[in-house]
Amino acid sequence: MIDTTINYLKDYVGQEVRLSGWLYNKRSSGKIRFLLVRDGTGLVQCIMAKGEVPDATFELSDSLTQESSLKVTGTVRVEPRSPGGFELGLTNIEIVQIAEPYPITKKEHGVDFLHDLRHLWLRSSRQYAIMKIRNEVIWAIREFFYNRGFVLIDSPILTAAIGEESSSLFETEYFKMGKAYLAQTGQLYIEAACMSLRNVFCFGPTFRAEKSLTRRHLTEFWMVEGEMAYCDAEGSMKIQEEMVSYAAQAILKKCRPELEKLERDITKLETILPPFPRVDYGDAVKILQEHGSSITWGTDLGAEDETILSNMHDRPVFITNYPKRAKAFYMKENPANTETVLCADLLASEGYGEIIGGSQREDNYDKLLARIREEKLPEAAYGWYLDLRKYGSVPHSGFGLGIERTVTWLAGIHHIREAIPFPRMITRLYP
RNA sequence: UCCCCUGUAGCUCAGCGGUAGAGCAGCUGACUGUUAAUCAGCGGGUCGCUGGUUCAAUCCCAGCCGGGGGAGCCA
Repeated sequence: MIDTTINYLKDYVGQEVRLSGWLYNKRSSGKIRFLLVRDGTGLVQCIMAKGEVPDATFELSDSLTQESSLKVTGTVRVEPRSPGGFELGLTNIEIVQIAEPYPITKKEHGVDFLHDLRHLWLRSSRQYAIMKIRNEVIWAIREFFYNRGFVLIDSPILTAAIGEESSSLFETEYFKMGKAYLAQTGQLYIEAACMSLRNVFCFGPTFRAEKSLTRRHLTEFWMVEGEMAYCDAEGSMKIQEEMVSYAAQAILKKCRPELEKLERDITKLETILPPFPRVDYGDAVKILQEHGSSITWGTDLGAEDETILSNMHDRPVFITNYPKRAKAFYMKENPANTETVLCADLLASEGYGEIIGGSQREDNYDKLLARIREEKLPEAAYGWYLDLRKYGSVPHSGFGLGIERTVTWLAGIHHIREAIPFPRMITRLYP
């Protein structure tokens, strides 16, 4: 008896093996039973005809409900009519547990219902495919950084009031020290670390209490941030385009079945290769106005603006050098145009919107302090951050990539909530 | 914070001022190659909540609660 898993069936054609898994679906036709079994590595059709197995075994199959856990023994054979190309001619069934009637059926369901059952929804083949793609995207990015000598720096989740915008912080009591806030970014911390280790990154959950109820927002999402000492804005963009391309090519190589399951247009992924086009913000505004957008110089791009620019290219596009007043205090002023900053947002292709925000950081003490005061930020909380500009300040740049937005785009799915195992949104805290 | 849509069987939905309907799922049966199998039969309901109009409200009106989509903002 060989115990194995579905992904290894190709090595056992003609042999008898035992699989352990769950019943995904069941069909019958007179004296024949088809059991569709999943085991976490794939899906296989198992078949049994009355008279070819003991009657007791045959009747056992009729007691199985959807998602019942079981072990099946049988002979592996090549069968094009079976999903995956192999099927198991059953000789025995061992029941682990008969499942209660399963709420998620083979028919359509609404999003509210599926969200309430997210713990079970994850078992469906579509969610399975998305989670596999997410996994490969994350590993590809970690591998990319590791191969280039970047050092992983884990930034704190609990912070004092520091980050982007005070209106969207989650707060909690912190002993006798007042309020603590869930991190919105690890950027300021890895800026400190890059002065020690040169090229660093952090990867962890971040929290935004924004009341954004759209298919592109989560209140808890995972972000990868890179920070590089002695690196300018252009150097940072080079790293970003290579990283994003590396992730796209990795899932092309490793997730073909999953992309097919999701009916992803593969040709749209194959063109994701460096270099990505760079469009200056000022030029973008002109282009958008020619296309009928009401955008004026000085404001951020709207969702429709992003789609227009994105659709003009077959790969992601950088929008560079935004107006200073539309961006965060820590971005370095552009010496060529002091109304703008040295920053770049990366818009994913196919209208999927922004996936990276990045910039060269302000490395001049006086200018940074002036910006903190201009924005009326709590100066005391930024004392240590200002220190970095006192002790061997150097030009440095960094960026943050939203994992779920990237997965949504690469997997070609519609809603960000499917790109994370247990989404946290304004209306979702359970399961 | 703003705009729009929505709430009826376990699920997806239809419906109407006169006490409720389909498909799927479930259960029972038929069928030896099914692919969301098919076919026949059966059971299944506080029509989101509260109030109002009315002889009569699931239906019309108001408020509340829940859900979805979009905008803004961001990753």
